[in-house]
Amino acid sequence: MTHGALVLIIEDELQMRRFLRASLVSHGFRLLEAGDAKEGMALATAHQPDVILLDLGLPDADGIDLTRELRGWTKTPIVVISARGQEADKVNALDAGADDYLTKPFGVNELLARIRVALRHANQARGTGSLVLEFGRLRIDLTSREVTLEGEPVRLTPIEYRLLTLLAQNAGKVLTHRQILVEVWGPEHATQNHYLRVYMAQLRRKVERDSARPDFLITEPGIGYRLRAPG
Amino acid sequence: MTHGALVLIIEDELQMRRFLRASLVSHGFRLLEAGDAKEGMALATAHQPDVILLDLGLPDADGIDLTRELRGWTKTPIVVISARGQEADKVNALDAGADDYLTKPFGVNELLARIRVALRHANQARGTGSLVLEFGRLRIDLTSREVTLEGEPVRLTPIEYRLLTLLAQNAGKVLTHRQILVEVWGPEHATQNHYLRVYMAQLRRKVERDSARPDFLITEPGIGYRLRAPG
DNA sequence: AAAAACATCAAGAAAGTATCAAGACGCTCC
DNA sequence: GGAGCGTCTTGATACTTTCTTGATGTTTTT
Repeated sequence: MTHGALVLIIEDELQMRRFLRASLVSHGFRLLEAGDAKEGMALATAHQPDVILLDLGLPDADGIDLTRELRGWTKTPIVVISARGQEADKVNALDAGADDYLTKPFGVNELLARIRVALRHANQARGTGSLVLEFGRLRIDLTSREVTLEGEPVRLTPIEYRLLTLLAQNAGKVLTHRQILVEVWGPEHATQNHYLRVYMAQLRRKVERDSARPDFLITEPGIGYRLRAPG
Repeated sequence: MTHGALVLIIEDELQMRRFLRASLVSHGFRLLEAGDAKEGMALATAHQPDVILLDLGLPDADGIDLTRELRGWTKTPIVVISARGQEADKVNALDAGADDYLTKPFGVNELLARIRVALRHANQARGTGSLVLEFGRLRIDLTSREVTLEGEPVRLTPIEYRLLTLLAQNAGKVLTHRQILVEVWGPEHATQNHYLRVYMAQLRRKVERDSARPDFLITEPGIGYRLRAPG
């Protein structure tokens, strides 16, 4: 049951993360790691993990809110890990949509067993929720992984899709070349700016009316790119 | 959703039973009570409760065995309650098929929250809605396990059927290769993409007009497949 | 005006996909 | 217990799509 399942860890404490990583990898899980809520959300949408391990004490956001946000569009099991053992915390997390709640400290075996339970549940039914990002005539449905332009489906390759969703999830904000490259191609390609140019051109050709005067995919010369929400 | 849900309590200690009874009834649950495993099994089969609350320390049988026995024929969520807080006990119970494990003493509110989670899962498992799925000229009757194409019956092998229903129950959404493999072939084949290709080709031959330009079974290169609802 | 950064095109390489078919396997029926 | 049948697994091969890379022209910055 644990064969190669993809687990997303959202945890800021380095020590805890090392512990989780060691435990999970040695039992055949594949891993995604995020140090804060924002990164966690991005990884969840980009990779659709099989389980999410969420620490409630994150630096940039409340874990309960993140739970609710995730539940808005996915039913991926969420196992909460927390130092807070108060009953009220547990109730809040569980009612927000978490599937289990583990109080630190806990044993590896219990954690693994509870992850197995979560995976069992996940196999029963996928969610019907949906999270849709809309920018004028451009529409991105993250659950069905469908992009439409004025209702017409747009066919995107995996890289194009990741690039677009990354920008869309940070709509309005400028992302540096480096940030984008690391997110989409991985840290080992952090300086291959040419990739980015090629794919940005492709995306524009598919998504923009006139790629020389783009509506959405804005170049910030010397910095990076940003997706502009038209008003 | 918790309103009037039927909870089966399997617990021998009278005091604990009173406590559970009071807590649950006052929150609108309906109750079934059993004092031992035998009685519990009988009530479970007779009334099909929505959740089972099971104490591991029963006089006439091991709660873990009872869990396994129940899991043989029902997916009703089982929340284990136990005085034993050892990690090994938890792991055994969870792997035997329990959905949650609470160590005494615990608070009412946490218990209620965990029951709500269990009910949430039960409702999901109960199916994605209707028992007949229709997509243009393709019709899948989940109760009779019958697939028809413009009224004509289509003969599908077990795997083909499982594959088609999985996609149909998630119509519109992209399912990754891994997700499909895990659910159709089991987690140990999660990387055997070739299986998937072979069976997708077979399915298309049986269900599509022109398998080179499929109406329903859409390939998402690099990601997985999706069943598209025409219209 | 020169340099740097950016956009675009297109072709070869790599990765992923479709299909056929033969052998293995398990089942039923005789 | 074996023959026959349908299904599953596996390998070979052709095909399609995507990725990578270099060349070339354009825009922006200095």
